[in-house]
Amino acid sequence: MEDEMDLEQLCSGPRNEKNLHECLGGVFGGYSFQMESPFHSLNVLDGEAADEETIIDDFDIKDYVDPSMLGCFFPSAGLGHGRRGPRRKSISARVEVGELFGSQYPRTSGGGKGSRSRKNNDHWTKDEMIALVDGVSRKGIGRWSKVKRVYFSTSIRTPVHLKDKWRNLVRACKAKSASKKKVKVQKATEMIVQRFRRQILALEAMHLGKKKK
DNA sequence: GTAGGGTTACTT
DNA sequence: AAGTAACCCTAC
Repeated sequence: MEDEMDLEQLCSGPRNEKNLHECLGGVFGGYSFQMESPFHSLNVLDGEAADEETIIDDFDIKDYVDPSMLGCFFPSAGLGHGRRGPRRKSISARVEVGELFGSQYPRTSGGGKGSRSRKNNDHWTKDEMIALVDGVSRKGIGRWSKVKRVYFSTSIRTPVHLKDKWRNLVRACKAKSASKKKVKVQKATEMIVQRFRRQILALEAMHLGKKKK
């Protein structure tokens, strides 16, 4: 697929914003669905300007989620599924409920059945992931504390959690273009990957490009 | 504070 | 066995 070629180029190719947008143009050319609006402005990642909030004009995460909800997550103890890894329908009723109501409440397993010594065992909600993508788009990869402060101030998520989740998201995005997986990604992740894959990969590519300099 | 490898727990 | 996902550990 041309899609995969473009993604490869995206992952290894772009070294500056101009090139990146050229790559993105190619990627967009391969699509005729999904997002109406193309992309965050990426100059947020350009040099030290990343310290400042960047206004996103042509694309806004809030098209997808109520702005007042972003960065406002609360743990709800005792609701745990006590599991990690892919979750099956039979044991994930809570996910369905959460999605129905656009839940901002990650499910914890603290004290729940089957939980071990780990404090948090929450699977990320769709909205949390959206907030993460939004935060990283604005603050930049590696500014985990900043993202935490602004977007997850009341959440149980730590900067390390954000970093780990971003890593998982990037991996999921890359896996998406690889051949069929043995294990499917979880539903919420799948949705995020579908919607934000190009954006996540582009941010990652920019980050990698910067690191090499 | 962050990056990246490791561990644990789960599914196919 | 191999894959995903969340969290832990530790060097820098």
